[in-house]
Amino acid sequence: MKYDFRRVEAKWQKRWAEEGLYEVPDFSDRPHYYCLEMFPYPSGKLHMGHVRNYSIGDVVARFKAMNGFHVLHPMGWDSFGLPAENAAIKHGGVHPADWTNSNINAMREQLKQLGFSYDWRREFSTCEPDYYRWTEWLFLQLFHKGLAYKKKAAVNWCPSCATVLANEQVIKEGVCERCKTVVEKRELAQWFFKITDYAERLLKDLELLPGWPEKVKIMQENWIGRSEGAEINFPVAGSDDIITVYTTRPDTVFGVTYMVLAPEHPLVEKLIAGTDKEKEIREFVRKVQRLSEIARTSVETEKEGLFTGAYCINPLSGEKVPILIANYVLLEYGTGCVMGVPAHDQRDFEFARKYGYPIKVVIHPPGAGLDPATMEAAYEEEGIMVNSGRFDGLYGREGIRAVTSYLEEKGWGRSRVNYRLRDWLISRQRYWGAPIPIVYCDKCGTVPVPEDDLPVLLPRAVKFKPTGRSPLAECPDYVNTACPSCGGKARRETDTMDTFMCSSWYYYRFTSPGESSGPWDQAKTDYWLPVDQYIGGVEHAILHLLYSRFFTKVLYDLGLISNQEPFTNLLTQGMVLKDGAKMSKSKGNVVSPEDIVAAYGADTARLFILFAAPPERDLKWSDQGVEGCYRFLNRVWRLVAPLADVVRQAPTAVSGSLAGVNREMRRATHFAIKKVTEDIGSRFNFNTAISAVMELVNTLYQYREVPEADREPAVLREAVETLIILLAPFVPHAAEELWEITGHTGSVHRQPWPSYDPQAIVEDEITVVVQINGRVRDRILAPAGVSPGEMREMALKEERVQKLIGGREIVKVIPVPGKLVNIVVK
RNA sequence: GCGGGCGUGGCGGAAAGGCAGACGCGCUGGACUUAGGAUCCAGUGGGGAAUACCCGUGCGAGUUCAACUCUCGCCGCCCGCACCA
Repeated sequence: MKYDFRRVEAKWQKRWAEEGLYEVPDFSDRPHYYCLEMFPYPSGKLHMGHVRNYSIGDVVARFKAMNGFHVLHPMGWDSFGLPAENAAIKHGGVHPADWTNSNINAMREQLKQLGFSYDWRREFSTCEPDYYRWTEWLFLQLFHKGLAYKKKAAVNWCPSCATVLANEQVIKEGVCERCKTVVEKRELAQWFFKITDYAERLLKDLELLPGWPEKVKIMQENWIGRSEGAEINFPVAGSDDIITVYTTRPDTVFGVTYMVLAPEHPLVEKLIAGTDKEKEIREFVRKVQRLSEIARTSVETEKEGLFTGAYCINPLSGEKVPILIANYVLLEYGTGCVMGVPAHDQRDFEFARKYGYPIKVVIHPPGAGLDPATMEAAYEEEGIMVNSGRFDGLYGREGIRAVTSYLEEKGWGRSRVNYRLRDWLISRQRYWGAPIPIVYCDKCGTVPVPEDDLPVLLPRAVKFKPTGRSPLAECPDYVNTACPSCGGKARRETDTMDTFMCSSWYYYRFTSPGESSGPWDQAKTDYWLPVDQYIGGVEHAILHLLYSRFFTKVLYDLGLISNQEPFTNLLTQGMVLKDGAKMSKSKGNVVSPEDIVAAYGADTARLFILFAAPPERDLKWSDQGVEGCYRFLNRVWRLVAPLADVVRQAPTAVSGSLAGVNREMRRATHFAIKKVTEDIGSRFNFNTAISAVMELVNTLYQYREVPEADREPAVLREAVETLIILLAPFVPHAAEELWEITGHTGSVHRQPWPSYDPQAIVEDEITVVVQINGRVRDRILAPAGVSPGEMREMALKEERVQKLIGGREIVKVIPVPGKLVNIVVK
């Protein structure tokens, strides 16, 4: 009798759906638990990364449910996005909506075949008007709060995707996060969200997230990039202009020997206009701007600067300081200029040496001096202020504070906290996204679409060409509209929203997916949120997770939700590798989940993926490993199926005291409960949980060989039932079938999780290891409750130990209760 | 350069200062069999005839009765950030 996974998996998937086994009521008296995995973009088919992500989530959801929690475990589709539109361009004819929906249908089918415990009634897709209506609505809330604004700025432009990108979507070496094309800068008017207003809270509230991996928190911290310092005003000599510089080292201000502006700095034009430097400087600015973002910001790029001919005045020292421009100064950071302090900044030091600017020492290391002539590197540590007039003698932070308050007193500057974080650019020059609900009227200006007029529907008939202009702009019926304010002729905004906006609030929608009077029912979000366990790839450490945190804080401030953070616990799963590399079409090392499910079944696929590595680590795919898991399931089947009748007829309670093999069997059963419960419940170590179940199976195989007369039926029954229940979160179909054939009615997934009997796992006898000088030399059997003193006695008495010690002097004996005795001899 | 992670048999991985290698894969042998690429049982870090003994968790020091585990210094691989003023 072979385990027929095709029949069994289909049978239970059908029955679960019919019985609504995974449908979750909105409320319950039981403690609630929201288990969520990052919903997928419907790219076509599931890949192994999805299977891993969702298998992990399913174990957690099922385990929590069996432990008495009321578990929300939903699934949906992050369905706006470029690939749909690119497919339309490439294959002609196919509309993004149709392409997307057919992908969703295929992937939903795959998810169902994998047997995940989703409440499918809550499914939604972000490209449906019912959903994006509320994405638009949320945009309006941000707009009304002054958190959405349009401005002209030098923005990241991906020539391949033919759209702008947010800073977070430009990754290492300055390439597009999606297509890895080198990103360019373009001067465009774009919509932004003021995420910078929330920089401090986004940083500080990371402390509220002990359940997040340290790594992710550090990445967010670095991205936000908080620094403390001061702004200092340097008046331009012979003019009313002022150069405001940001520095983290106001204590070095007396050491400034030049000032550098970013080439794009607005003051540059003014400084050079009509001077003999004009031509030379313009040439230089053009040269710098021609450089790509990568070359521009690479450490390797040679630092180049040019004197503008103008000077400014150091307000503290009164010194006249030359103003230059240089390629390494970024307009976007701080105030777009840098004060050059060669003695105390390595970069400035090298720059000054190259161009011959003086090096002026204003900080001395404690107990030592510095000589500019012989210095080989800048002194960047803290130290004692010198050559700094009234501030001489102040040390480190003290000096910084003194200089800053003096500046404030004189009105020459102020203390300032600076962030690396930039505002979130959300407009995209593409079609397949949520429309930005804004109308431009010649008379009334920028007018938000009234909430009652939402959703602004995406028109279906549109030409898709990656021209760099928004496709909606070519669609007169869409563009031309009446001004909501004056009724006159007006034009709609034709850019759409970044899809990260859709995924920044979807986890609220799952609580009330059909809600039509608002984005969600607040009673339900108050009940379920925050998400107790969120699971997904680390590639979203900054992007999605930072945006979602930002949204949550805005929504909280708007009084729309009651939680300050969206995700209490975060699990970032590792990648699925094959042949030492991430699975990818270009590498040709892709294993298709469909093929695995067809050949071995969903349970085997899930079991392998959970068994092969702990969830946070990368997983190395192994066809033989899959084979092994398949064999294990068959081994379980061959064990349990023939015992089904025995189990069925056995008494449910173990009566009387047990001895010998029966006691051993029961111990193995309860030990497995303990191990699996701890491994899933507190560590997410599914691999070791599964190995514990395998050990229980191995013990059962031995127990099966015991003559029937010597076996205790109740012990066998308990062992088999426990085995099935422990398997249920990992291999839900097989467990359900085994549960049924062993005579149970009702789903195994509705069974309470077993607890172990501490008495049952107590050993009668333990093996005590005897070490001599830390090396294992003997093992002795001792009664379970043996005291350290008795252990010591027993070990020393042992003949073999005596012999090995010989005549040597015993220095020390260390008994470790229940484990070992270490005898130290000389 | 800065920050984080990892380094254990032929392979995936166990071991939360206390018997290194659980569990699985692979391999070897046996049983069953017309057959076995199924199944069951046993063995399996290296050296060694050995249940003796020695060696062994990237390398080198240290702490400890005891170190894969803690500390310090290197080496290698991976990830993130990087002219941030």
